[in-house]
Amino acid sequence: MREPVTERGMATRQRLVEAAEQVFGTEGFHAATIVEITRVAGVGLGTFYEYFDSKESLFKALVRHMSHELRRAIATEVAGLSDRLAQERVGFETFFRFALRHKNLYRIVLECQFVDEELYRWYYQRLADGYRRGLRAAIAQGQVRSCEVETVVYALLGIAQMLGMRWVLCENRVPPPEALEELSVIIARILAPEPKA
Amino acid sequence: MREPVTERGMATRQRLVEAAEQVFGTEGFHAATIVEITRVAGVGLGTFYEYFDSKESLFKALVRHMSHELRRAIATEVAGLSDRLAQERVGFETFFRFALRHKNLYRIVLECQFVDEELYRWYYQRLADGYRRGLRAAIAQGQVRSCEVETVVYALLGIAQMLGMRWVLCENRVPPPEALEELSVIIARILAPEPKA
Amino acid sequence: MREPVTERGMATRQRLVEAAEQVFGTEGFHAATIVEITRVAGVGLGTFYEYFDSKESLFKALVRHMSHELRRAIATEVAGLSDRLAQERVGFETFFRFALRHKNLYRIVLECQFVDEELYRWYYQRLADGYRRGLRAAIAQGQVRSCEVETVVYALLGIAQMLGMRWVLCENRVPPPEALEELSVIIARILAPEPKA
Amino acid sequence: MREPVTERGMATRQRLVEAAEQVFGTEGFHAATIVEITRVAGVGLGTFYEYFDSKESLFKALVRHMSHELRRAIATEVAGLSDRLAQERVGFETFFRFALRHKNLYRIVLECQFVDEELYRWYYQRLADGYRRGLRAAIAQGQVRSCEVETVVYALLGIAQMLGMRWVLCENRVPPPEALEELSVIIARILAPEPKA
DNA sequence: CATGAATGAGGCTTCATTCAT
DNA sequence: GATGAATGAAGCCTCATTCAT
Repeated sequence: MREPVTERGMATRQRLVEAAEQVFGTEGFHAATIVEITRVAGVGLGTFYEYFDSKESLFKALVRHMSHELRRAIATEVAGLSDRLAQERVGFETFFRFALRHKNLYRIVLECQFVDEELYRWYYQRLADGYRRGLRAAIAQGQVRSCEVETVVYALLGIAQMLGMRWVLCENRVPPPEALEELSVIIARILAPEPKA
Repeated sequence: MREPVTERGMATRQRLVEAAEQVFGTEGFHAATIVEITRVAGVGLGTFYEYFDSKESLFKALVRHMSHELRRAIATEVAGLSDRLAQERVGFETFFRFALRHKNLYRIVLECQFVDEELYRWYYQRLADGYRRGLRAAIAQGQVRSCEVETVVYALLGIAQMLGMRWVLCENRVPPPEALEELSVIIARILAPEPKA
Repeated sequence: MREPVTERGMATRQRLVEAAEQVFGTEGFHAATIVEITRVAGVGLGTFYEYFDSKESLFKALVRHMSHELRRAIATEVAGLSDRLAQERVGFETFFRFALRHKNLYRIVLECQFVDEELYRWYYQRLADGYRRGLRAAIAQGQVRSCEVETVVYALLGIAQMLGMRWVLCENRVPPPEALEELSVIIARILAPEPKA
Repeated sequence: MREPVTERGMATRQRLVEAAEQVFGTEGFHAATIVEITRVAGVGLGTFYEYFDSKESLFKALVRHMSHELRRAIATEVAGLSDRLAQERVGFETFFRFALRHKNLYRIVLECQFVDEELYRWYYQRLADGYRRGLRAAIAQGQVRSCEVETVVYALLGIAQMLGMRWVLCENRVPPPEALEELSVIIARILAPEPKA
């Protein structure tokens, strides 16, 4: 494996990453082949191994990349908002947009459970950790009702993932306005401090 | 492929099904091999093809079987309950127990998305259809608030799936009481007719 | 890898062993390919892996087999002789005949040094151990002069190996009578009890 | 391929030769890679092919180099001695020291049999030729008994090689004094003119 | 009914070598 | 002189599936 030093090397590597994203995303990890990836990237077979150790290592790298980018995207969008419910809504919507834009990467993340369980746990625990911290802070501030945080966190993640599957993966679009509307209600109901007071 | 007629044939077939459930569930579809399945079943390699067309066809059969059994289990448990929220709670709990008892089958269902997308959609649409119908009825009866059913259905399925992953697959247990407690609250908040009225 | 149970399986395995012996012996370990071996054996590629774990494992098995057979051949031939020098002469000649008959195996043993050093040491230490013991006994009996056994053992092994190379591998024959004659003299001179007394 | 003309070119070439000696010697011909050699030499990959035609050609060059140097070393050490047995003893010891100092080169020579049989024969025939000539002269002078020269020559080469393997390659040292002592005796016994007269 | 022997397409990976800069 | 990017032939190995017994 080589760490590219020239501009050309960097470009080739990038072409491979993009090709891999596409091929993994459409074919799935197992059906994807290195030959196909290099064909899509327009480089020779050997070139793949100049830049990556193996099919699996590239796959994992893509998942880690996705994790990083997604968290960054959400953090950026949520940054200025002080209202917790608004943050949630924006976070969900950012997630859907991100998943749609990087549909292939999103698929890869979902599949990684069946390629490397370790990696999958890492991904979800990382997401959950961030979420948990945010939620705790919001509860402390009184923006969110006091609750069993662990369950709420995974419930919200589950909603995001299933709606992402339902709309982004199946329908190839962001959830429609009425769904987002309802989602807002659901979030508010789950988190709002004054349950029925 | 042969449809078993003798008792012995039935038994052999069943041994293969159970072995496949175990092997697919622990190794995953791709890592699983026919040889391993037959070894676990304690039959000769050739015997597999006496009863099943292919590796994939058996896998699909398992998913369909799981779908059937799960729906039946929930239906049975929920049967006598008239309160919709109680039905939900019991349905979720039945699901967790079922997933734990048939952990391998549950894993198989999750993975089938990456083996045969068609099948996966079938599975979820079937689940969602039932759910949707039930929810509509409950809304009509005023047991559940009026809502955008599609979104609510998938949100609830997402919660079930993610909590199943969190507790059954990762911790190898049913969610603990406090989680179930919180889950009840979440369900009630999502569905309860008088939002904050 | 399969342990053959049927007669047919045994035969196939044997065909592969013989093909491997030939191909390894003529091409050398690295130049030899599995495809070539299976072609020579007249079986499909996959069949190789039904009977052997890998190219290397078969190679090693051949070396171990050769070690066993050679020692057995020499032991058999030397069995009835009481005169130590005669034993040596017969042992050498048996070795040359064995090497000629199993020329390919002999080559394989020589090459194994560069495939698996561990195995090579095992082979030579095993040979040397037997030799050493025999020599010690002969010295105790006064049939061989008192000497630094280690050095004498390896010197004799070296002579055998180099003459084997010179005549068997290069000339494809057992050393000619005059060489064997001279060899007897050399052995006698090295071992004879009355140095120059 | 380029014949270096500048000082810098000479130095680069030399660095490659030394790196190759090390890598071939420790990894063996087949396991050695050009990339590794250039890495050890601290030059770019392409540079290798500026100075050598191929992996094999460099390997062969090293063998030839070794042959030359070894013969020169022995000739130098033996030069002043008139006693043939002393010459032998010194020749053997020179060989062991040389093999130890150039252990990697020594390994390479042993391996070359499996890379290029032609070359190996050339090496041994060259060694044997010199030896044979020397021995004939010594016999003519009466310093060595009349014998079947061919056999004696290869026997002595065999002893040298096996003891080299035993001590230099395995123990990473020159044979210990007692071994050298015994070796002297063996040589004397093999060559001494008055066998038991 | 049962089975194990046989198969070969297909995938991953390595590495000597070329070549443009 | 020097280099690293690119290449693809070639090799090892797996495993779903077929089939004769």
